[in-house]
Amino acid sequence: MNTPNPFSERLIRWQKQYGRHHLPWQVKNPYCVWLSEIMLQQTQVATVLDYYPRFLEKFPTVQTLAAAPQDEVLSLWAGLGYYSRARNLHKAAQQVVEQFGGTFPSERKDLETLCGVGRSTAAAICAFAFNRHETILDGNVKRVLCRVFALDGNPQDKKFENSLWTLAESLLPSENADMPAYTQGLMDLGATVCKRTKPLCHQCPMADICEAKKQNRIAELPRKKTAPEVQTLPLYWLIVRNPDGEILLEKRPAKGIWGGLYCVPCFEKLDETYACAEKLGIVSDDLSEQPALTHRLTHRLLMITPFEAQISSSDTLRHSENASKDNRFWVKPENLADYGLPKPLADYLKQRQQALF
DNA sequence: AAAGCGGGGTC
DNA sequence: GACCCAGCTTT
Repeated sequence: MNTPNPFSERLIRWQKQYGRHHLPWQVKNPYCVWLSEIMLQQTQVATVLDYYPRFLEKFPTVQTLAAAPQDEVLSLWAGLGYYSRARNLHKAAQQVVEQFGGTFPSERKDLETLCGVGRSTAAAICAFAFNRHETILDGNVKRVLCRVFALDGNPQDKKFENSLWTLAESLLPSENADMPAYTQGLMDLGATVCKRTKPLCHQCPMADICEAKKQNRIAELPRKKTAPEVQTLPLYWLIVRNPDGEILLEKRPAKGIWGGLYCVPCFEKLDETYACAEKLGIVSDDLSEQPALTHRLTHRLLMITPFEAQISSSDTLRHSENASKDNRFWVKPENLADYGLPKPLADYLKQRQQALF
C-alpha cells in the first residue's frame, strides 16, 4: 500500500473487518468509556467483562457514582485489584460533577486532571467518545510499535517511552471520524494478533511492512523488562468470632496493600498478633493456628498465617468495647458480601465457611 | 528514574 | 514459575 500512512490505513481497514465490535463499553457515552478504561488498566478484558455490567448497573451515571459512599464503590471493585483505581474513580466522579458540571470534558488535558486518568486513558476517552485526535500508548501499542518498527529500546527507559509517544502521534489517521476504529484497532491488533507469545503474523495487516518480521526478530521484541525482586512478607490474620457467630473486621488504611478494603485484624509480626488477641480476652492457648497460605502480588509474596479464636460470652461486652475503640466491628457472616474484602481473605472465609459458621 | 500497587491468564 | 495485561501515582 503506497499511501503516506500505510500503518493507519491498514489498521482501520483491518479493525473494521476483523476487530472486536461487541464489547459492552464500545459506546459513545464518555462515562462508560472512562469506567471501562479504568477497569482495563493492567487488567484483561475477560476479567473486566465480569465486573463492568455489575458496576454500571449500580452506578449508571457519573452523578450516582459521585454520590455513593466509598465503601459501596470498593465493594463492587473487590477482587479486581489495584484498589487505588476504585478510590480515584470515586474521586474523579466527584471532580466531574463539581468542576465540570457533571459533563465529561473532551480535552485530553482536562481529562488528565481527573484522579486516576493519565495520558493514555485520557487519549482513549478522547478518541472513543469524542473522535479526538489523540493517541493511546498502552502495553499492546508498545508491543505493536516495537515490532513493526523493530525498536529495541528498553521499555523502562523514559526517553524510549517518550520516543514511542512521538511515534504513536505521528501515526494517527488524518480523519477524526476514523479515531475510534483506529484506536480500537491498536488494542485489537495487540490483543488478538500481535500477541506477546506466538503472534499470528500470517493474519497481521502489517505483515509485509513489519521490520521485526523482516529481520526475524519477532520473538525478541519488545525487550523484556527486568523483573522486580519479590520479597516475602509474613502476615498474620486474627479471625475472631463472638458468641453470636459474628466475625471481627476493620477498615484498612487508605494507602498500601488492599488500601480501603475491609479485613480481619492483620499484622506483620507475631507479637502484635498476640497483643491484639490479648486485648480481646484471648490467651494464646485459645488461638487455633491454621495452615499458612501464600498469595502473590506483583512485588510481594505474602505468607499468611490465620489464627482462629472464639470469644467467650462472659467477656463479650468488655472486649467489644475494646474492639470498637480500635475501629473494629462485628459482622454477621451472611453480611460479609457487603464488604470489599481482599481476594485471599474472601477465598479463605469461603473455604472455612462450614468449620467457622 | 524508580517504587508501589492485585489479581488473573498464559505458556 | 516467568511474564504480562486497555497504567497511574507517589517518592
